[in-house]
Amino acid sequence: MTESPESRCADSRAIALRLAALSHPARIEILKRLSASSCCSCREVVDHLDLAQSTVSQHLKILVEAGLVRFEADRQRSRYAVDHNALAGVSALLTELVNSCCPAPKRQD
Amino acid sequence: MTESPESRCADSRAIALRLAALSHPARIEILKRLSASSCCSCREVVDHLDLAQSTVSQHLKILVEAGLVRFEADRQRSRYAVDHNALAGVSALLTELVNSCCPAPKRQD
DNA sequence: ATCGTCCATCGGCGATAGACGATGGACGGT
DNA sequence: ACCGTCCATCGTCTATCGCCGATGGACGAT
Repeated sequence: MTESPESRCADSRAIALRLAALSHPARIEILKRLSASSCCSCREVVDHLDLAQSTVSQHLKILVEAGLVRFEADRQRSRYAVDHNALAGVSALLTELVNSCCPAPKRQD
Repeated sequence: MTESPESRCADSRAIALRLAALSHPARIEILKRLSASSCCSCREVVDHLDLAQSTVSQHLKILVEAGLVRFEADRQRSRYAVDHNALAGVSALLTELVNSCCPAPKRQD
């Protein structure tokens, strides 16, 4: 056990934060769109999403701040791209959580 | 491709809903606690969480409604237990999403 | 019958999320 | 120089979240 009582709390907060970034349909859709064309401008996403430009921009910002999407300013055209590693990392974190919950291979009867 | 345009939207909503249930530190902690002792009363969680009983009860309800925790009323003592399958299912969904985002082994130039 | 415990639910409150339109800056084209 | 496009940010509005205390129902014990 490398987990102290407080670090478990911190862990929970950390994973909760990342999952929160993913817990919105629009953001999931955005991720799919981004990955579909490897790199997207905001406009591209807006066209596809049926949301106002400002709203999409905000969602993108949230994804960037969560570290799931990388942003690169290309002149006036913004370029957003999925950070595959980070995304995989979140998935791994969740898997880890699930495993820590599921196995419990300690007999107790 | 077995995905229609609308079903993709529905997919996003479905996974977002489940992830939302997981995107709160307290609920993560609750899951850990539940799995630690295989089955918990509300009281047990309250003692451990440093939150009001009503608050914990609400979080438990959210987890139950998300299908991640099963509820069984045992007399006056409530019994909550992690639904390992459901939890694994969410993890699988996320993994699937990540994979659908990452690989993209289609050359396009 | 009465009390104590456990718990779900209600009502209220402050904070936050999510949506939008408007604004203004940066840039390309004419 | 003047538009048109793209985009981030701001301000605003509403709905929802997260928390709490209070309430009341169900049950066990005395």
